[in-house]
Amino acid sequence: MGRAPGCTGEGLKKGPWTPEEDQILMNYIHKHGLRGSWTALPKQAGLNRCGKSCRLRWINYLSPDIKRGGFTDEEEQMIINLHSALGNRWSQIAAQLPGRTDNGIKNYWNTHIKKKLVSSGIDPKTHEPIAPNDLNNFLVNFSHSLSTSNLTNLMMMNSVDSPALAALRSLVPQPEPTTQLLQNLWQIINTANPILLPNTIQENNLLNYSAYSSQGNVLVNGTDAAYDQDSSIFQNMHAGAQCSGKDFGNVGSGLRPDVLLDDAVGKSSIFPQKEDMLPALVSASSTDEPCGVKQMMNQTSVQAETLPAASSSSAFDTWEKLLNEGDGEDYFYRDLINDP
DNA sequence: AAAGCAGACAACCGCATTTGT
DNA sequence: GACAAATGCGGTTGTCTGCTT
Repeated sequence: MGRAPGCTGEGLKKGPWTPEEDQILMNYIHKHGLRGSWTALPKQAGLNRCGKSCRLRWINYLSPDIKRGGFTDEEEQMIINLHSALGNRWSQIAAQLPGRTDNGIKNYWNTHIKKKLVSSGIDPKTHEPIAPNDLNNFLVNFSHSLSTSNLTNLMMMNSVDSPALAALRSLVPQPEPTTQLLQNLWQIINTANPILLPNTIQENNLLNYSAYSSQGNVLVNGTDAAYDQDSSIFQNMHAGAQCSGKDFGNVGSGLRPDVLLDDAVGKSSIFPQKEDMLPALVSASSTDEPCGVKQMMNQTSVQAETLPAASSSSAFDTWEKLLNEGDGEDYFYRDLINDP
């Protein structure tokens, strides 16, 4: 494909826009709309800028649709959830946040959220815990990750030597599946901050993912028939994390299996298929190789049909076991989850 | 008060994709 | 189908601002 002529024209102005230039651009667009080509716009408007620069200035700054000011907690949580599913597809993320630009979200991600996640022990690329084998870090980060939820109180009420924490400690060094379950729990909690969603936004399918991500409590509803199917999805996600592909970075974790990309319109669309479906919470391998969403979708659909219900021991079975075992009244996990 | 530093964000660059001929 | 132009996107850089020393 041919390359677009860059903003290399002789004498074209670069750098920050002046208020005068902004006014000229706004006046022109108000008068003529956005029907013409951006390439021709600066010449017609009398701006000594390249079309690309004008387009960027309008889209990212001058457009009246742009929402200014800081991001709300709800928006931030949305960005995190969307990023875990879509990776660095800022334009697709921006499409779900009315008034926000891809550039703005990208900047906010790099300057705020990234650091926040890291300080919470979450890898901003994979949305998975960092160094889960480090017990001290784990406990510190675990506690910190709860700071915005009601679970914090529970944690705080337990002294360092409480049976609950002792139970947690005793579990950490154990091999799979318990260690993985801890990672799962951690990740759930990190996406479990309650979100008060505006009604208008709640109607957006994509936000169902956000709300869905916050439903850590579904884990204890062991009677939900969805679990058996989900276990195969869970396994497929693991398998998905091991394959490679350029198309979808970072989708291996936290990805809701019903996320699809609509090629026809080049936008993401999400079709909620089961209310209490669980995402893949921890990738099976340490590989960073991403995997195509559609590939995983195919695997998921095939196996969901072919695998009999409860065909294998799933993460959810283990969860239930974990929650049911232990007779102490202050058993950590049960308290943690049943008393949010 | 001045220099140094870091955070925030606007803007640019280069590549990919889409569209028109 | 081939080519070129236009547009879109994501990564990176530049600049401004406020804070610290």
